[in-house]
Amino acid sequence: MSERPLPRAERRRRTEGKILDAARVLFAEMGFERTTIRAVARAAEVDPALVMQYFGNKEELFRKAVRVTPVPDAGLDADQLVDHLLGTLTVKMGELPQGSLAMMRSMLTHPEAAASAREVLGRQIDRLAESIPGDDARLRAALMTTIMLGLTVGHHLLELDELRDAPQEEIARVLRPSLRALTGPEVS
Amino acid sequence: MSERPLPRAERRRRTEGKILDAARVLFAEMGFERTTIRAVARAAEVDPALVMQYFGNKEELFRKAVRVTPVPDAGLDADQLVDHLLGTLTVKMGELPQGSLAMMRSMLTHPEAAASAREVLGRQIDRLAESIPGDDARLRAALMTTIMLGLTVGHHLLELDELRDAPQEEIARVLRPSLRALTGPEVS
DNA sequence: TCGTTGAGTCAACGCCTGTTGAGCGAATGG
DNA sequence: CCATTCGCTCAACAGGCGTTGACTCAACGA
Repeated sequence: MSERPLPRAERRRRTEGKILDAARVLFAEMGFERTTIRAVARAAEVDPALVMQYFGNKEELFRKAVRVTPVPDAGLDADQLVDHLLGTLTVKMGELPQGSLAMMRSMLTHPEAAASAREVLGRQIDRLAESIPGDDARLRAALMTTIMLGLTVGHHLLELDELRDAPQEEIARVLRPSLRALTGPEVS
Repeated sequence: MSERPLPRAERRRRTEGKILDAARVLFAEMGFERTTIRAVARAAEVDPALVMQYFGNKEELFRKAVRVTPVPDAGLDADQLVDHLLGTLTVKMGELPQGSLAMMRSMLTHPEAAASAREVLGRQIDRLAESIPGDDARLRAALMTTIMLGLTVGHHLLELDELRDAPQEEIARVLRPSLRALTGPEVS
């Protein structure tokens, strides 16, 4: 029962964190529209008005809550970027960051989330295209990206049984040839 | 200017059609939450109350409007189902039925649309799995399905530049090896 | 010690939503 | 021809939403 007064700055930091955590969870579960400021406040054990005071409006709260982790490293050569994609897959399966989930959950119905998704995916396409030879490098990169997109949507957002039941290593193993087939123009 | 009185049954049929068409377009564009009954009524040039009178409530309007085209034929053998998938792709690119688009637009944020999507995808997985040999047939079928899902999401819902600019035949050509790689256990 | 700051609460506002019930007027059918 | 059906409109309701401003009270700093 140590009721130390707790300095103001620290208190503010913690409250903001609680609100952001609650918002992330709810946005990831319900999407932007179905998530109410009141529900976020309730989950964070805080008054709804305080959420406004901290973030101004719902859009801004969403923006701050879903800050997606930037696309990491670049400049991989040839086919090992398949391993890289499948690597992020392994990471994703375990604990796809809640913020990214929240963003993806709303990307089809919230304009700003859609723009954010396009930007993130576009960056990944750019990065992949650099490592792929041929005229249609961008198309191949885009298809690799949409494959991973579909996998993430099916797995984490729609929670299809077949994907939920399969261990991530097996998914990676079975999917690898499909990605490898896109790393370069094999025939033509 | 033939102002024929127009029989009641016919009149009813047309009005219902106008409302459903408007609803499909708006649901497909904005998703369930952002589409208001009032907006549907305005687009259909009708009173909002009439929409209620015809469909009871918004959920029911959505249900009737997005009636997804049932998964067609079955029992394809071996690898020509890839061609079938890529064939539906060709169809989809041209004029993916507005109802399916509406359903997919809301599948991440509307519970019933999510259930509907799971059902449709599940049926496709079942159907594909029948034509694939091996223990992991279901996983392979699921991955083929998510690949097409990701493509549709990226192309029609997020409208990624790389996919919008590419002619459908080229997408099919480049993607075919990735799907073929999933039609059977080649190595192990 | 005491005025000031600022975190947090409370009650309310205005708006928009889905939804309803009363009513109008034209097509219907006996 | 007339009573009835029924497609359709109008005005309004209740409820939930994001958002606001006044207020409380404990931490702060001089």
